[in-house]
Amino acid sequence: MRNALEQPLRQSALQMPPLPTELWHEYPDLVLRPNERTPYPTGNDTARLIDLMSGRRKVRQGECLYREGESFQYIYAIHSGSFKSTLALTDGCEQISNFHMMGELLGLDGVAEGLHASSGTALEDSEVSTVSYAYVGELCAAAGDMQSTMMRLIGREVVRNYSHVVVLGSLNSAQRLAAFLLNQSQRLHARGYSAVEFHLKMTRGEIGSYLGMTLETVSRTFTELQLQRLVKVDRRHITITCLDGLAHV
Amino acid sequence: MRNALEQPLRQSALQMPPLPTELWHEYPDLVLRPNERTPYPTGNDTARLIDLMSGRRKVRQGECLYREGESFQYIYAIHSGSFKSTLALTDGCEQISNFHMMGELLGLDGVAEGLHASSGTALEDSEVSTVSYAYVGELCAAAGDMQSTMMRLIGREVVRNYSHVVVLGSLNSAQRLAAFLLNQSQRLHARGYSAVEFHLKMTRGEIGSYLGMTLETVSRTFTELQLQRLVKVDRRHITITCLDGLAHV
DNA sequence: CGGAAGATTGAGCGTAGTCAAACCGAGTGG
DNA sequence: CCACTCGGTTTGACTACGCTCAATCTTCCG
Repeated sequence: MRNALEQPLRQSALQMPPLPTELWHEYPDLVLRPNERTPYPTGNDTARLIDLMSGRRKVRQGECLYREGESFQYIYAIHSGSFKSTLALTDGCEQISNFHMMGELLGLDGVAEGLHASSGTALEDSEVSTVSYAYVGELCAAAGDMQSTMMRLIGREVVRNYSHVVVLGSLNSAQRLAAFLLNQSQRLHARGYSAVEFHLKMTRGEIGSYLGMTLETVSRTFTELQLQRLVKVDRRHITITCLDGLAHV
Repeated sequence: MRNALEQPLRQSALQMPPLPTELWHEYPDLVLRPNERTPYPTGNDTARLIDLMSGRRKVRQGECLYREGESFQYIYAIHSGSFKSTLALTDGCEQISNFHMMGELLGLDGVAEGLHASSGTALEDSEVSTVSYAYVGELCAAAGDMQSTMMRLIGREVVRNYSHVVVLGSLNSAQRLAAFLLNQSQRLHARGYSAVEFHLKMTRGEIGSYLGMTLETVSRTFTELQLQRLVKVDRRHITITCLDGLAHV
């Protein structure tokens, strides 16, 4: 049971060359939204992007895919594992701006200036595909719908950040942690994992940096939510016992 | 002197139909970055976008250009005045996610889902140009560099939000307000206004919402910065007396 | 002149930060 | 096999920053 949680459900895809139909599942971000005409436009630009992603790469825990300020060359599609996006602060600390899991893209923050605005670091041993942004640019310049897909992908980053701003700007510590857990739950559920039982890949300190609070407060808030019978917490293993209650903190 | 501050320096542009070279000044966001080959590619897609912007529109203070959840039809280029982007909270309050001033674009948050993720409201009587996103999409689909410009514009929103996350996640109230003032200063300076003396268009409450603190704390922090001789504050009229000191709060 | 909206200031309180100690599990080496 | 270290986590005591509630003041505008 617990083993199943820590293994991707569609791990079979990892053993064979990526096929479009599989990638639709692995990378919901990459393809058209369900309410659009063609659920997956085989043989077109999107398929060519996917072809490009054959350059698999393993990344060890703590390894950096790219650093803040480096020139922007690649987009990374996460096959397995998870990552954090960090911004260096003047005092030497780091601010975590985002967490990314399998099926999500990494590195889009470089589109604006041609330089990465953040660093991308693996939270665990992971596997990614590198996509040359120069080639993506060529595909976009050519006729086709690739450009609208890319714009939507980047636009989605904007929307994601908006909700993070709401969390940081208007919620107290319990609400922040609840929002974080619900967000994790929802994203894992969308990828076929359990929505109520999962394993966090980040430390208390990293959660705190992301949520704008100290690691001690994160820890205290976890036990507080546990006392309210909303979650069970065993180190990084989380069991949500009352989704509704968590949403109404 | 003070009159000059409240009037756009290049106001002449408002009286005549927009010409590309003028718009390069008015909308630094819209065009290519200076280090690129062609500083301004006349007669190409970008020029066609600018032609589209002939649909001027006056917006009264407090008027809404678009509301959260509405379908995304237009991008707005701000000619004069200023705006706020707000997100509705469950408790009926609003969270301000961004302020926008003349020469900036408004409404790009709708690219992701075809729905606006925020509401855009005028902070003062303003003037905007509406740009049909459908037509922008056509231009992007056609061959040309329009798509890369648009992707950069959207990507810039991502980067802007990153620094806001840093402010909300890791700074105390004095640092937040200092960062806010320096940001205003820098953006106004980039548009030809004074970097050290300007007039805020938003209330203390709106600043507080944007910075994740209460209006009382904003007010107290203003007087605190004033006691430290870093700024002179007269209601909404700000004079920065020590830019360096403000940056090192 | 009076009302309304915004801004300032004060007093008291509470949430979350700081500093510190103890705990726990995993890995390492004697 | 046990002792040891080390990174991560939990818990406690104390503090302080910023919030809440409330009163006052200013400016604007009908």
